[in-house]
Amino acid sequence: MDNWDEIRTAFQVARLGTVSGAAEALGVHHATVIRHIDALEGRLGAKLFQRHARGYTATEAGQDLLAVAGQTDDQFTQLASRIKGRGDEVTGELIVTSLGALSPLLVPTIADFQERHPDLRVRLISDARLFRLEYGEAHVAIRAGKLPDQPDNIVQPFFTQTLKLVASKGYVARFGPLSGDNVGEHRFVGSTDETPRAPYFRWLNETVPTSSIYFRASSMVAAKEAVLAGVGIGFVASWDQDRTDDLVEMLPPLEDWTAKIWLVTHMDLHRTAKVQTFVRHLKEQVASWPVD
Amino acid sequence: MDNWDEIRTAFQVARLGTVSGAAEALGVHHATVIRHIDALEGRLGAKLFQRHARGYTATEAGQDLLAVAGQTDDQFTQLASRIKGRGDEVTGELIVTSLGALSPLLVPTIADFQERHPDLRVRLISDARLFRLEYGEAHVAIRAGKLPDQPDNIVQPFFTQTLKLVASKGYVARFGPLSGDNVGEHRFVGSTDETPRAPYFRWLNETVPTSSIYFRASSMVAAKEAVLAGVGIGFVASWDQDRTDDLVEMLPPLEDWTAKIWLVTHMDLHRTAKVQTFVRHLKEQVASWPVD
DNA sequence: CCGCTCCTGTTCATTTGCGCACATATAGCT
DNA sequence: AGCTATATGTGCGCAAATGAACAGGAGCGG
Repeated sequence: MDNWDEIRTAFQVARLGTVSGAAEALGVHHATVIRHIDALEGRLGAKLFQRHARGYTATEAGQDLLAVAGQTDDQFTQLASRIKGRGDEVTGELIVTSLGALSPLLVPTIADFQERHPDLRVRLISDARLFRLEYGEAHVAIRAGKLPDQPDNIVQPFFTQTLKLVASKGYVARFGPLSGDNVGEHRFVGSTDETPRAPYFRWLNETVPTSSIYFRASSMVAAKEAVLAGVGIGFVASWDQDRTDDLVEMLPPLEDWTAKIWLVTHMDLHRTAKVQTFVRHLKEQVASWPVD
Repeated sequence: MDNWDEIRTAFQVARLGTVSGAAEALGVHHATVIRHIDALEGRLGAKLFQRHARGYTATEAGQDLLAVAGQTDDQFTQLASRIKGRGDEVTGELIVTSLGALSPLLVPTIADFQERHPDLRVRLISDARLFRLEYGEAHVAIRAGKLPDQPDNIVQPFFTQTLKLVASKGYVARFGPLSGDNVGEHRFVGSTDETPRAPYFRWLNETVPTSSIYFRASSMVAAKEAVLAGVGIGFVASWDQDRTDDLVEMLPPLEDWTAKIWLVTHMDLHRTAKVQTFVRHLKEQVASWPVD
């Protein structure tokens, strides 16, 4: 049953009883209506209408079509209103992908947003692999570092994160403070990545001998836990250090140790109310975050 | 929401995930698919798909459309099979319009036919007004007299009915037999129609003075009842006279007193199995009817 | 009985929409 | 890193679908 437009034409004819009426309702010429009916009947191999000079009356098959296509018409109309209306309201699902390390900051903010929009279901994805906005895998992404110049992505600065080189009090009591000339006597927590993209990890690789890196973690959360456990000296975000009094700063921060965090949305979804509202909420809330 | 074909195209894209796949499934060029999607999205004012080099992934709106159009596709497929199958089977409704006087002959035959086709619902219409086959008001019509030459109607001879001029035994006992010269002393049962089309009623009008027609009925059934009640001399079908022994023939039948009964079907419905089977059944059964 | 109106149906000119070919991009494989 | 298969996207020529005009029929009212 291909050509749904012909079904729609036949539906109007069955509903209104005349070709002319259907043509007017459809906004086409009545010759087109006749052609549609003829084609549809020919393909079905059955008469849908009895033709007479006062109009078309539906046969049993035509009445069957009238019932079925009537439902279809209703459902399509409702579908159209749903789709048109959906752009203006904050409902359905909101998929956010972010760095796992930012979850402590992000989750309360999202919870607050969800409080204001009760019909919204949220999915927060923090995964090693990069979720791609252009595949529709997420509505909003929070990314760090140098952004790829995807033309379809809209990138805006979110905040700047300063990392500090810290260690636990227990570590300091055991190994002493860090200075420029006793690097070799200390233990460090680094990244599993051989060639990390983060500038502070590159600084670590260049400054500290490989043999001094005693613990390598693939995520910042695990690395922080290692530092807290006294395994060695590692990088922790400044806002994260503030949350505990067990971490002491080992070196004054360098210029390279700042990480720009970006808010990324896809072009197609950026203008929707759901994404717009959420992005605005994030930017408002970031002012109250303990960053910078 | 006009243009259902574009919805169908979008449905296939949402289902298969790629424009190329949808194009193949629809049997059109993939450029056409792209144009349909663009047009539909433009009219809706919302994105249905996220476009990327590996295909199209449906947005929430696209997934909504997928669900709705999926149901539609199923229902249209079922509709098509119903319509295609309906032509080959004897089900649904069969509408027969006939002269009321023939009901005693017709009803048992129809009941027998219905016995063989249990899924068939029958509607037998006997009305004063003419039901028109070209308006789809009936599948089969049983008519008498000279048929109008409707080009869309298929007319075939059914049987020939001979009418007899009869009276009840009670009438004969009271008024005596009818001969050529005592017409004025008798009472007759005629038609309410001033200018009847039936030749036997025209004969009555020409032969018998108006003052001798003591009872006029609009239907043959009522006229027969009047004759049975002894009101006067009237016309009754020969097969109907045979069903009672109270009616005696008052004059030998004339040539004009035969009425041809026709079987009429509409061109569009004549070839369908339902009509064909019923017409064949009627012609078979008429052999066993007490006519001729 | 005649004219009026509303309907179907057909023919012809027009245009919209289609298919084709080619350009381009990406993921996966060797 | 390059190669291939498989996507999307776009300009162009053409055919099929459309719209305009006209003919024909049926019902309705004066």
